[in-house]
Amino acid sequence: MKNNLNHAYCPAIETMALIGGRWKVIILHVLSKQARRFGEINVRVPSISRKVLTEQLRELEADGLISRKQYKELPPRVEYALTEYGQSLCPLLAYMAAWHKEKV
Amino acid sequence: MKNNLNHAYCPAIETMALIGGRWKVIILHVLSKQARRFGEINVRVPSISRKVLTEQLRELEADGLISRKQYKELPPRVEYALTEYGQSLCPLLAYMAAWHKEKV
DNA sequence: CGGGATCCGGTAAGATACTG
DNA sequence: CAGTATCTTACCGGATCCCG
Repeated sequence: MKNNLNHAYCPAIETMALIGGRWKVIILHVLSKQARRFGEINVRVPSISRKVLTEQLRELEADGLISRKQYKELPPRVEYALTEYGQSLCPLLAYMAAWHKEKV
Repeated sequence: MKNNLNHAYCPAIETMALIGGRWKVIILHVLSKQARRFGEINVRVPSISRKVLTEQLRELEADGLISRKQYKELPPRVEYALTEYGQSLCPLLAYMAAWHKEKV
């Protein structure tokens, strides 16, 4: 997400760039409880395709919010977990949840 | 009671549904300072087209976050402002901004 | 099992012209 | 000034097949 906000610089948009993806908040929510394998995330995020899940996970990893640990086994096993950086987002997600709960 | 094992309900995504639009956070940020006319918002969000700005404003209005006040003048004048509901989002936006600032 | 590669359709977004 | 209308383009996401 590019933002050449010469007139109105909005720092919150930087955060949105990290978590604004279509599925990212719910993925982070799933991983906030515990580390999960690819298939486990797939099951817990309804109606997301494997392709899109892969893309979102890659982006989250590139942004340093989650880590990917691959075990050289057969069948393959991959575990995703929040990094410390990603964990620091949890209060923000809780804030968002609380805001919605209070206001609706 | 629904069995939650197979999908994770994440209340934060309800909030994301309101502010997750491509330009919504910036628009809210602009309006958080003061009420603005259409053209003023357009100038402060440089790379947005009038069409898309219109769409985003309509959605924000439909969600009750902003109000639209039209003056029957020539030339026409329309002012957008945060509703009380929209203003209640400001601490969340500040939180998001603070998180990014601290973590980068 | 956890992807990658490819194709394909729907839709969001951009460009432009027009209007009350 | 504050939008519409229309067309075009870009991108997202789904479906399918394949691989280590």
